[in-house]
Amino acid sequence: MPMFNVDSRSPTPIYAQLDRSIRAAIATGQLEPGAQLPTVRQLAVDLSVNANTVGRVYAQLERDGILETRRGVGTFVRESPSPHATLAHRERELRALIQHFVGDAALLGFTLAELITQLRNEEKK
Amino acid sequence: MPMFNVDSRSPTPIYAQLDRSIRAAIATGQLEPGAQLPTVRQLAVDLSVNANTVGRVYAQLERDGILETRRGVGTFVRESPSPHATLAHRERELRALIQHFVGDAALLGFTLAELITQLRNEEKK
DNA sequence: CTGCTTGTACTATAACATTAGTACAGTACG
DNA sequence: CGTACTGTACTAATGTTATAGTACAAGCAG
Repeated sequence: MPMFNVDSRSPTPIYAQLDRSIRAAIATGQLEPGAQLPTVRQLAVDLSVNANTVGRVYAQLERDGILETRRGVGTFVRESPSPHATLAHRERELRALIQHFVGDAALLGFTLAELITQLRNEEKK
Repeated sequence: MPMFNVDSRSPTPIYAQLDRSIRAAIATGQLEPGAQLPTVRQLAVDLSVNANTVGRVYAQLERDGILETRRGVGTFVRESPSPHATLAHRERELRALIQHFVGDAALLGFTLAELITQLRNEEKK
């Protein structure tokens, strides 16, 4: 059972799915700071995708300060996550995130109050 | 405020976002059977998207039996109710939505409690 | 050093997504 | 009838995504 999950049939590009998957694994603690990720070639085999695609995701995540790569050694989770983000930048991102979230949920017919209730539920896990 | 929501910056193709958006609107009853959708040209203008892209989505949804198009008249929601409109399906979608939201926000260093606070702010607008 | 692993870079190719523009076909209405 | 609307069908051009294959660069162990 691979740690990450991508679906080649999804209209969302593989690189975007993998990027999100890795970020989520770190955010949820499945991947702790310092932990080593699979090698680009190994993960490519596991997910049945091209090694270039995996490599580009790793490279992008390093540019974003999420991962740290050491040639000949491997790719690891950075100790200090998101060191680049100022408070203003983070709040702008959060605002966009909320906009998207509320909009999508509204399309499913859920009100803001229901979202808050559901999030409170999540809080207790 | 347009009925559908697409984001040209998202890695997910526009046609896929629009497809999902229309299906959701039907599933939640925002678009009832028999209701007319915007014309391909009008919706293209509203969403700042090419008319071909809209037209292809309509055509695909007709092939799937979701919509019915009449040349020179317009595009309408089919009378046959969608089987995806169940409560269980919507809640599964919401759960996935929340997972993404919380994960992304966690990467920005925001806790669940902060998210709830921010959403409450949104509620007062 | 050699040999093996790692990430990285590059080519080339194919498929897909999106756009602009134009044109055609069916329907409604005066 | 003519006109204005509808969806549909093309072309051409551009950018993105994913693939295979090859090669190079950096670290580590023997």
